[in-house]
Amino acid sequence: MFRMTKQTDYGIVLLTRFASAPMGQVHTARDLSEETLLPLPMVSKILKVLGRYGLLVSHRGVKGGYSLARRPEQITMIDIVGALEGPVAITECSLERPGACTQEPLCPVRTHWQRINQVVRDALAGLTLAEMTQPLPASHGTRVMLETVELSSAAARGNGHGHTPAPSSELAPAALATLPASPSPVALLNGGC
Amino acid sequence: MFRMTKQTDYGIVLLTRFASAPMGQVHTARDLSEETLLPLPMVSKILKVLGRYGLLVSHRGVKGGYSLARRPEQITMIDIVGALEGPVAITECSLERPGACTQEPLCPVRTHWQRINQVVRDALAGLTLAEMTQPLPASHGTRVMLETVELSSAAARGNGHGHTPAPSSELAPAALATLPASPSPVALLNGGC
DNA sequence: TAATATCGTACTGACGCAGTGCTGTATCGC
DNA sequence: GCGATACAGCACTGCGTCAGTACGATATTA
Repeated sequence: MFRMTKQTDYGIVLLTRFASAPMGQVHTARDLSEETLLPLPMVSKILKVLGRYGLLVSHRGVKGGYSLARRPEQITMIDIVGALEGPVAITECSLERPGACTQEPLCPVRTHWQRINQVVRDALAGLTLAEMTQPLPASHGTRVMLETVELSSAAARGNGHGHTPAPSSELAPAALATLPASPSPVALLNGGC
Repeated sequence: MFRMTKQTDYGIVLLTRFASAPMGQVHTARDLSEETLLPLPMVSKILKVLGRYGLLVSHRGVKGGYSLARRPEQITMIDIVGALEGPVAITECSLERPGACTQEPLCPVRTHWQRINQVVRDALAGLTLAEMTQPLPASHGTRVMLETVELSSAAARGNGHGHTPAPSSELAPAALATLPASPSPVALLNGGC
């Protein structure tokens, strides 16, 4: 578990489209919808949120659209996740709100959750949108350091999907035809695959 | 976000009760319910799951109950989370199931999610039930290493709760009276505080 | 045999997510 | 100014999962 929402997943994929294009280029919701095969209302909804949170700047009217507010190197996963699903908090009591919990100083588990929380935050904060546009290289910019990264156990076993499988945006239109009949035009997968 | 379920939260609190008692001691669902102020059906339900996953051993009949299957040092958070809410997977495609996603080798974001996933897993795997019973000391057993742990930003701001605030199990009955009227007898907070 | 306590499963209400639709408003080009 | 375009904001609808409850069956002890 600890699943992120599809909205966030989609949002990241959409943002990688921006990051892959020349800086400052304007994309309309419609264009992005066609490129990624995501439903237009959903794309529109997500872009609005990202605009409201300052990750995108919107341009209204004819020839309008959205463009990145910052360079892809300056946008991290925690910015995106924070915009689309709120602050990262594994438990209620790792949130920032001053507590109604009167037992704070005595609760033994709370400090541990905050630590776990911080690990997740740091991992997300150490991954930029620019890095997200290309597969993981041997060296990367992540600030979180693991003793050994055992990607093998996770990577070798592949993945799976709860809903309509579909191609990554890079090769969406061509590959779609090879997939089983889709009950909906939804195109992207959780994880962006 | 990335919130764990209340069931998991409760489960961890319940298990800390086991870990705080002498090894091998049998606890009934009823006793644990009274100690933690959690509703009995909920406690019972959670203990069943933990038993099914081999974290607890059950003893039926009169003088029955549950006891820890392993020493608290040998039970990690990932065992508990895995039992109560399935494998840790931020995105669908970081799951272990062989993929319906035909674009796996070409998807640029997938490897990054797997890395984040691994960070979370390692953080959870590095925290034992034994450690969970006492507040975070200066040094700990976590295998995940951060360059700097900035607990201050999270810890200094306290916490908050989405539902009925209640005391930690250690001082539950006495402190409960000082809290605002509760719409339900639910006692524990997300995060166990 | 009765009491106790777990086991398994089914059920219900509430809530959040996924996705859609509509009205309003700003901008551009004619 | 006017119409077309595209974003802004909001409300709404299924649907699935979570939180919590209930009950009959089974195993154990005295």
